[in-house]
Formats: sequence, structure tokens, C-alpha cells
Amino acid sequence: MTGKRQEKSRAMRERLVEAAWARIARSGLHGLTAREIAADASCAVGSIYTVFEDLDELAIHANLKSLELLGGALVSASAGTSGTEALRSLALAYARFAVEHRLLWDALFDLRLAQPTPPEFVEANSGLLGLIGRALREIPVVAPPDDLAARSRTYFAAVHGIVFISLQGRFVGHPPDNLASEVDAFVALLARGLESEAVER
Amino acid sequence: MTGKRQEKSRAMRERLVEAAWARIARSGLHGLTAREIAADASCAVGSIYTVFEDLDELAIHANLKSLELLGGALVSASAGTSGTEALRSLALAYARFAVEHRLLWDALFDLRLAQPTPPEFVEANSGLLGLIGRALREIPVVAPPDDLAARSRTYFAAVHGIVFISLQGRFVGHPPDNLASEVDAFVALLARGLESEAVER
DNA sequence: AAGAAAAATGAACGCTGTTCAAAAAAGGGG
DNA sequence: CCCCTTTTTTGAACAGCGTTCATTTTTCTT
Repeated sequence: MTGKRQEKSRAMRERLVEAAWARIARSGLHGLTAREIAADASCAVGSIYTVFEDLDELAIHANLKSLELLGGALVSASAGTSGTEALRSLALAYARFAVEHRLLWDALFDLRLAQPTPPEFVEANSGLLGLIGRALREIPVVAPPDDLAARSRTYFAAVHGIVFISLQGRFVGHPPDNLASEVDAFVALLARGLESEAVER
Repeated sequence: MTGKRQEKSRAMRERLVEAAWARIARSGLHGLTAREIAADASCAVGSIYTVFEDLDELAIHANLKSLELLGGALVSASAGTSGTEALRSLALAYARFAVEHRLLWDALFDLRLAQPTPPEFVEANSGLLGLIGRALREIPVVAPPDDLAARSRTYFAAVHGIVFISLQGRFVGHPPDNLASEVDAFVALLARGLESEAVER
């Protein structure tokens, strides 16, 4: 039998990521402790550090798992739609994901990294922004030479902020129940603004 | 001499908040350790817990200090402006504050509380949203019976998200240098949308 | 089957927030 | 002004954290 070493270490890697992800989903990023993860993954605490640089790197990989889940939700939500309708579907699906997987979603943004963001993460994010870009391209005003990527990021950021502040619950105003309609109205407003831009040109 | 006890404890309270605030400004919320704060404020670690419930409560009061600073910046930025111009000034001032006091601003949103947000904090936030409300009221479409507070929060949240994602730097797109123009363009788009709403009515 | 190489282990280290018996300071009465 | 009571301040001690590394166990090669 050859390559037994690689295989075992990769299996442990996966177990660790799975355990970390499950624990974030249950207790949030704060509930991520080396000893508990190790217990969940049936290995020693020290083993974590033979496979990952530190707990942050493990958390990043757990977040990548969440990002994949989010990506799936966005893709299926926007399937068969286009233009402003696609924008609305994407925004609503994003809000729904945040509500339904609250702790996983929180962890995506709570994690502050000492080191620069790893390329896998940037790529995953770009993929999701690409969905917005596709929708924007179908709206006349937003086309080359406009920077589609920049606009996508801005509009995503705006919706993200609305979801974030709403779920944070530190401000008076909409309770989270109304989040969907809040987001919907906002995207509609955005679309109006874009149409108005188109008319003027 | 009477009331020497109260006075001393209040003085220590202020020293602690000041020390915590300064340390957040220098090293972020992560750099907030009980022992270092105590050293800065010239008292024992245990004293912190005679005055505050825990470190979180101390951090809240440090954040209140930051919120006052932000409030001042927003008030002076929007002074003498109205309507959409006021909205632009407010958004730009908000972005500038985030950049110039990055760690203080991060701490405002990094702090996740186990307990419900204390009323002082909610009040301070409401005060700042009121500035947006004043500006919105001067835009015809946004008037009673619209819920001004709800709209204020939504638009603030959108701008906040843009600043947040931009400074986070985890996405491709605008570098933070362009944050001001990104925010400016976005507020302009928002204003267009609002005007378009007005026309339709 | 034996020796060499690699990987997994978990006790130990230095740090954290928080507590609480002891010490210090402040107020009141003779 | 001094003594006694009450209140406040103190910092060593505690439990738990992420991380390390000498030791043990497992895997590979000969």
C-alpha cells in the first residue's frame, strides 16, 4: 500500500474542516476551540497544527465551505432570471441565506485575518460577484466601458450592509422579519436609479 | 470632605474608558487586554470589575466615545447643506471617518454583545440616523406617511456596507483610495432613484 | 524483520478574562 | 484626633485559551 500517509492526512484535514464548519454553524466563530474541534475530528490538538498554520487558516477553510453553500443558493435563485429581476432574486437569496445560516454568515465577516486574504477566498468571492455582473450586463446603462466588476461589488456591498445592519439589531427600525421587503424595496430603488441613468444618456 | 468615594470611582471609570478607547485606536479591539488597560489607567485589574460588569461593557463605553466623535464629524459635514447634498456630505464624512479612524470604526461593529444593546448605544445611533432623516425629509418623495426612520436606516446601512466591503479588502475591485468616489456615485444613484419615485407619484 | 523516516500525540507554556480573600482607604462618633 | 465600621481597591489564584515540541506511534524502505 502506497501513499497511505498522504491519504490519512488529507482525511484528517477534511474531518477538521467539517468539524470546524459544524461547530461554527452551531456556536459561531467564538465557539471554535482547538480542543473541541480536535475531539470532534478524533485527533489530538497538536494535529491541527500539522495540517493548518493556525486556527485562522482552519476557519478560512470552513468559511470556504459556507461560501460554496451560499454560491449554490445564489445560483439556483437567479436561474432563469435576468436583468433587474435577477438582481432582486440574488439580493433576496442573499438575505435569506444570512437569516437561515446566521452563524455561518456572521463568521464570513467576523473573521479578521492578520495575513492577506488567501487567493482561494478571493476567487470564491469573485465568482459570486460574477453572478451580479451577469445581471447588470443585461441592464442597458451598465455596460462597457463601465467597470462591471466595480459596480457589482458596490451593489453587493450595499445589500450586504442592509442585511448586516438589520440582523445586527442595534438600531431601531425594521425588525428582521421585514428584511425581505426592505431589501426588495431597496433593489427596486437601485433599479430605478439605473434606469434614470439610462434615460439621461 | 464628602463624596470622595463617588468622585474617585467616577474618575477611575473615566480613566478606564479613556485608556480602553486609546488602546482600541492604537491596536484595535483585539488589543484590548484587562491587564494593559489597568496599567494605562493606573489601577489593578480587579478594579475594572468593580466599575464595569466585564470588558465588553468597557468596550461599549469606549465605542460610545467613538460614536460621539463620529457624530461631531457628521454634524459639521452636513452643516449648511440640505436634501441630496446633505446625503452626499453625510455619506462622504462617514467614509472619511472610517478611513481616518479605522480601528475605532472597526470596533464599533466588531463588538458582538452577548446581552441586548444598552439603551445609551441605541440612542446614540438614533441620533446619527436622525441626521439622515432630516436630509431625507427635504426630498419630496420621502415624506410622511413614509417611515423616515426606516428609510434612514436602510440608506445608512447601504453606505455602511460599501465602506465596510471596501475597507475589508477581501474583494477585488475598487481600492480604498477610490472609496470616496465610489460612495459619491452610489449616493447620486440613490438620489436618482428617489427622484424617479417622486416623478411617478 | 529491522532500521530509518515521517507523522500524531498530549503535557506544558504563556497568555487571556474573571474572581475573591485580604489589604487599604474613607466615613462617622466620642 | 483617634478608633471602629463600612466601603472600595487590590493582585494572586483559577480555569480556559491557542500554540509548541520532545516523545511515542505509525508508515515506508531495504
